[in-house]
Amino acid sequence: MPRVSREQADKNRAAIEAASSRLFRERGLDGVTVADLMAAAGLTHGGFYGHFESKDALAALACEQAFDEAAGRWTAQGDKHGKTGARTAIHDGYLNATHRDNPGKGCPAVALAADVARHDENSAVRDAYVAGVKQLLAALAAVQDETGPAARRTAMAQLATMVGALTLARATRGDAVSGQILSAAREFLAQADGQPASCNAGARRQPAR
Amino acid sequence: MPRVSREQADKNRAAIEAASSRLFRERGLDGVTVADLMAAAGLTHGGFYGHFESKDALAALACEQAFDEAAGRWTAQGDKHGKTGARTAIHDGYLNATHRDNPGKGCPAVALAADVARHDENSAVRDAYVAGVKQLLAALAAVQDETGPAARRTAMAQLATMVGALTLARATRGDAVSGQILSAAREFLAQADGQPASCNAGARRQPAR
DNA sequence: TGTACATCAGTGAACGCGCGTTCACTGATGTAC
DNA sequence: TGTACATCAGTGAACGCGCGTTCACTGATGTAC
Repeated sequence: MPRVSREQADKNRAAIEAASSRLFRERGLDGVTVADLMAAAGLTHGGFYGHFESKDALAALACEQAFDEAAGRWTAQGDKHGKTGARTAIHDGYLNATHRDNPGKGCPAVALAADVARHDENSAVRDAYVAGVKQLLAALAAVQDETGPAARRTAMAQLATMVGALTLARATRGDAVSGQILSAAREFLAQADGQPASCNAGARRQPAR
Repeated sequence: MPRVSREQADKNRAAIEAASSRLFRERGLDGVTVADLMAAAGLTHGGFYGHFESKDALAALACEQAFDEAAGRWTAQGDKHGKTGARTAIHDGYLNATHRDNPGKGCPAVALAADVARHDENSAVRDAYVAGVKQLLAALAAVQDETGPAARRTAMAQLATMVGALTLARATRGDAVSGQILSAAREFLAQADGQPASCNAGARRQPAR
């Protein structure tokens, strides 16, 4: 029963995009086949190329959309709470078991990092990833107490901690250490949050106790 | 010209292991073929199964060896410098462009995280990975000023920041932000290093400026 | 509004390719006498 | 020490499988009259 209405075709395309956004993050770019994507949208694999130029082109699109969504959520936190409250909300919303266990709806910076790192430098997916990381950094810098380059540096450090903790937690899921890493990172960010250089500036070395 | 001496066969096996340790970290478990591994050791693919039960079994072995080596390096830093100096040496040796650009000789926790996160929970590679992360955490906890659970928590937070920064730096390589992330994480760890809770304990919120 | 026809979204077989693994084979190595 | 033979490390063709992509085809949709 081929040839559906133009309206239905648009819905189908949207369904493929939604499935790819989720599945690429869950299983990685190479862990999902074109047939998987189409089946998730209730279609068969042959029709894929009527909607997208290639699997890679869809991957770039899905990457872009996932980052837009993630960065938008962070920016919304800044509008709802104050800056300080937004930081806590962002850190805690990121560093928990729910996020760890649902990569399909989670941070694309973590889910796609390995795939992108191994792609050639001039790929559309990679461009979308780099642009996406910058979006996340901008959203995170916007809720810092500092401004300008200092805010940007703080945002980078916080994102690094969040990305690393989630990465390690996912790779060690099933072991007690997984949850402990998330907790430790949450605590670390909360502790570092109040005292940027002001508290103990210059004094890098400090004996035990 | 088959059938080499037992001694040469041992060297060949070691060469396959060395190649796998490097190539798996550079390209991921699925990015390397058995033929690639054997060619890197100067052999042809068919002989692989005389040395190893399967590609996955070698991956588990390579993972274990890579973590042993990495954790050993950290422990050696603790013996050479004091604890504080060792922390700086570990952080700075990790968060730089050389490490970013040489994944084959670098931290397996970063290089294999995505592969392991998507493996089924009861796989040998995953077991080796989880054990390896615990080794790294133990080595890092051993050079903290704190002891016991507090040292372990600090080690987790530091490892998270290092892993996240390197992951992001690799995925954004070629863009200016890549190096900036490494710098920001280095600065962040150095700053947090001297002031664990003692400086500003309990005061999580602090208004801008 | 009704009819005839062109369009084209989706189907599923097929193509070419590369993978992990197996296996019959080769011939130097190692051993028994 | 020298010889005959069994062993077995390594070879390369082959197997079965799954992938991304192509393509001839189908029949409901959309359009022209």
